[in-house]
Amino acid sequence: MHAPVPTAPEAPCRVGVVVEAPQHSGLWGALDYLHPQTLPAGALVRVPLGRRVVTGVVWDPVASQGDVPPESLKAVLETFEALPPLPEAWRKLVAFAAAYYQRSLGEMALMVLPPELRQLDQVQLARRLKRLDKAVAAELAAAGKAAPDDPAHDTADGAPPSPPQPLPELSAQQAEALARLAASPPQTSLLWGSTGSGKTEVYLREAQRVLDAGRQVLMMVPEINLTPQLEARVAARFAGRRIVSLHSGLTPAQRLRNWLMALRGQADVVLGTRLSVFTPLPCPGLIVVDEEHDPSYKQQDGARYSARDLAVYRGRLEGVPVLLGSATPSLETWFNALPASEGGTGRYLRLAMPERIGGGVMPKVRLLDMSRAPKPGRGESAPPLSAPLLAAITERVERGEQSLVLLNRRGYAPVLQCGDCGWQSGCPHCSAWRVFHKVDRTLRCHHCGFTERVPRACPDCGNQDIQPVGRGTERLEEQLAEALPGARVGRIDADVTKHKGSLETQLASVHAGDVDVLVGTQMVAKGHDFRRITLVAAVNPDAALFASDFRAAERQFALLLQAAGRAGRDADVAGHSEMWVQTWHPLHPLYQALRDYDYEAFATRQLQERQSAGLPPYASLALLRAEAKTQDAATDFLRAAAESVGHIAGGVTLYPAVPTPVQRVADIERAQMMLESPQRPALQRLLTEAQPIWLALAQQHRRSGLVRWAVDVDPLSI
DNA sequence: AGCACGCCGACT
DNA sequence: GTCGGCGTGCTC
Repeated sequence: MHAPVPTAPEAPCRVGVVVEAPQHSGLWGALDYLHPQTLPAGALVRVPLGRRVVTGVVWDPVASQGDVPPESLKAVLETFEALPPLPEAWRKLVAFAAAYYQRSLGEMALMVLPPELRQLDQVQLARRLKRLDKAVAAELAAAGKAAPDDPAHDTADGAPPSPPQPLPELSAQQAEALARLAASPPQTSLLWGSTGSGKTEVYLREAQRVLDAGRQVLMMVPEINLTPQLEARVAARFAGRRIVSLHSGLTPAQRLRNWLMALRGQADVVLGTRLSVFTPLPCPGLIVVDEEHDPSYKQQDGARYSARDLAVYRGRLEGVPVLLGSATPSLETWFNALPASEGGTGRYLRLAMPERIGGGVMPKVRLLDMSRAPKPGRGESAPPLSAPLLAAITERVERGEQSLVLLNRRGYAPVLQCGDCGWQSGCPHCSAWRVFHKVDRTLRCHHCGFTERVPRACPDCGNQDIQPVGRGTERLEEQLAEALPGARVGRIDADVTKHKGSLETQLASVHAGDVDVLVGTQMVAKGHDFRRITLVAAVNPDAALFASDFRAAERQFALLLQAAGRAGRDADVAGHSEMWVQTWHPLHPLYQALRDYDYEAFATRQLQERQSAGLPPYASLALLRAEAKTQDAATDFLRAAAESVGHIAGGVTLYPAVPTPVQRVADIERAQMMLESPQRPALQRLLTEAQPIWLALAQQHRRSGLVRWAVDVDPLSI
């Protein structure tokens, strides 16, 4: 081995480039390439990788002398001169996310770039940029013509101030929240405001302040469905500012365009779903995470990152305030917003806005004790809704008001059953029932998608009498239409909205008053503003009380409270708005807290339970998941994995490997092992050290049927 | 992950 | 004789 020769001026430099190479490829960090000149960190390049040419990001402008000899290095093929390098903060965020969520740097970095960008070469990208600049210039010219004495500036030295417009008057609590934000240094704040308390107005005022200072705003919402309505509101407020959205619903070209505008400082506001947390911004000034408790912020496949947690990290990294908004904060956030004197960490500023603006009150909660409802007679099936609830809805229909009935289960019935031999509509590929969908007479597996026509007779015994068991939204819609003659019953769930534009159509007909009773899954509880709804009913919410998932109660409370918030948003109907809960356990603390709209009581109790059970936020969790051809192969790998790190597991508890809640999906068996530690760093250290060990181990177990394995850090459910 | 190479069955 | 099945292995 000879000593490295000092780099002569004409000698090519060695640059470290990260490329898309997944974790299990064994390539963790940057690969070395040669290039005549030094390249700035964050520059995009095209490099050869095996037989392919791929896009990569320069990570080490001057790579350290690695173990690969210079003569076997390949050269960088192309650089993207026209594109500014990705900012340092972006690289730090990606590096943190990769390390924290146990993925390779390359996978993380490339995964969060617009897919289209990875396809283009230098020439194609230059063409896109030129077209984009032309479009932006044309827009500015048009704006300049429209407002001649408001000449357009470059965003870099402060964009034109938004035209003055009458702003909505602030409520006292909004004013106070803003005052406290103004008085504190950039940090993470929890804006804890009930539905209708005007959280969005606080976001907008903060955004205004930041935009006026010539900085950019990143606003996140949990679901694509919610972007259009927020985008409309933001656009209306900030006329003259450029607002772009970033989510997976855009066409590849749109997504690239919007991302480029963000990176080049041409966009003032970026509005997006979880993936937008990685948007490179040259001068960010504010990050908003709306409905921060929403589970959609956690990516559920591939790199399982939490966009909310990364937003908090990013805020600290960039010295930018982060606003987490929710009426029902996640317990993690609540714990961090709770002062140390009350048992929390006091890391976040807590801004409370308990009152609805405009004098709106939350609907009165009525807990309907099902154990006291009359039992159906022999041979009769239970009515779709208990008599008093049905009467309350009928009353609304007669008054021309709307009702919302929540049932968190789509389809007609969750399972079909043969009355004779007991056959049930199981999925042949999964350990789950296939759901009966009456609309198209199919049995569908909601896990693997396997779909068949409903059989005419029992496939086992030929009996003609096969019956739906249980009830989903389709059936509830049908039953309600029967029970409420003359009422117009509509439905919104994932089956209705999978056709593009049908959610909008359905929402519009609700707003127009063409629907009296709306049946829906949780998706209707989120964010949509219904003006004329005066009754919300949860038909079957008890399942969550006894779920094995430790977050089930928290999610259910958030969902019911959010659903309640759909009713009575207009002050003139708020007075007689009601939230009905059909339950067998009216005394359950969850419902008691809901009745009083007492999130704090609910959270306090939940925190106590979490503390005594050693669960988040008092402990850190990770799951090691395995997928294999047989359950034995999956558990064998997990056991071996536990054993292989036994010597370094100090401070971390490894629990026995168990089958996942749905054990088999698409003929693949799945198992998982929980890792827990009261000290997050201890868990992180173990996972990082385990990674290469498990990689080698998985290689061995492939022969015995292991198909895939992955680590899920901070899993939502166990 | 791609995308090779590599060694065994039914087709122009 | 080839097309192609997916097992195994590599990518600076």
